[in-house]
Amino acid sequence: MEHFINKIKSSLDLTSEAEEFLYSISKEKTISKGEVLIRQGQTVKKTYFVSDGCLRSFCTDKSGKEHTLQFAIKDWWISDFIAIYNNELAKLTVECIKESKVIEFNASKLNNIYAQFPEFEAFQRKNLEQHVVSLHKRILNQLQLTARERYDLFVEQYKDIEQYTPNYHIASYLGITQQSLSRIRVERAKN
Amino acid sequence: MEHFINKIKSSLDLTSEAEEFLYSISKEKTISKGEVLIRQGQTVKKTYFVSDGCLRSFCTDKSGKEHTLQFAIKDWWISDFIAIYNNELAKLTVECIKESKVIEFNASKLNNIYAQFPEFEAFQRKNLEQHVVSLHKRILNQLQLTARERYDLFVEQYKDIEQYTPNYHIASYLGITQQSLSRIRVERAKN
DNA sequence: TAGTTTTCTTACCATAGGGTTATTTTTTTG
DNA sequence: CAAAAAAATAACCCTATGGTAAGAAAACTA
Repeated sequence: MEHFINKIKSSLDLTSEAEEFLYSISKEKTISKGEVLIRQGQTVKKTYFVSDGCLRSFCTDKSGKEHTLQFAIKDWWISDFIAIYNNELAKLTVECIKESKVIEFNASKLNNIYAQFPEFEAFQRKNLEQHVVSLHKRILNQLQLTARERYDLFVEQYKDIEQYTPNYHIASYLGITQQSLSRIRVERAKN
Repeated sequence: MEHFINKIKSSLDLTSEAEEFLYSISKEKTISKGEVLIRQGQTVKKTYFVSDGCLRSFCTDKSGKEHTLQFAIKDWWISDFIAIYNNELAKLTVECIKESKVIEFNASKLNNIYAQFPEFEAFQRKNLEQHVVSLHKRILNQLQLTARERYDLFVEQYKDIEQYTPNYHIASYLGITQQSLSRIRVERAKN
């Protein structure tokens, strides 16, 4: 939690009231591999900040195939933002990939922070701007890169994530099958 | 311009000072088909609000192929947000698809609006939240839908855009070739 | 450590979509 | 309205990726 508070302090003047408020709407948790924090079809009441470890969000299509929207590592937020921002039921599942430490926030109380502590507005606006940037980049990559190129980029961006994430999760993030990824890895090892 | 101002007034209390500020940093323009508002490689100084018509943003890869990131119709914003939010040179080109009316904003002056008129913070935060939602949905669609399904959705979402947009632009948005889209259209006409 | 389960690889064939080029249709322009 | 340009379709074959299934390797678990 201190790490989280320090991160915030590095971008804004955190009053002790605001700090107290953050504590009052959150809870530190240790999550073990395989635990599900948000389940498709249910109401989304929480947002998570990852202090350590790794989680992922994915949707499951009619045929049962999973499609990974996001991997969240240290210092990232994860939840079903489609559901939260539109007040809908979860279309995504959020699952823990390796033992992780998270800070669990009550999403609707967190949403009140802006009214009570307006200094969080600019902070969040900038976060969202960066989120938009990374999503734009991801879409452009999906449009113009081959599966191989996307995988190369992925490895670069997420470094050691491969060590604890099954390949089929990575494949489902890249938009290919496990078998295709396996082929790509073989090719890649040759060069 | 009045339409734009009214849209803002519907979500926040616009003081006359703020309204004046908006006028002072913007200019209404009529853009004709083919005109380029932002060019890949150049500094991005403007953001555009589309009052009427249609524009698109795209990137051009090494082989010269174009990939459409966004179509902007009435009431949407368009620019190279990757460049603006990260203070980089444009990786995108913004081009006018049919005669359009836009409001051109000086991007850096627009960015000062939050400091001068904090009531715009929450407004913009909500805009960005919705932007994130639509990007999340687009990525999930790209991961789980076939080209045919993505095209069906596109037609539904953009209705009459087909009447004035060449198919190869739509194809480049969907992540397929013009020829594939043509095939899909033939298939679709049969059913 | 043996047994079980999960994950990864391989091989097969199938298919969606790509690349090239030619032809037709539509749109634009003089 | 004719000519030119742009866009759409079609036909060809090609390739990347998918689906299925089986076996190998790795990771758990008792």
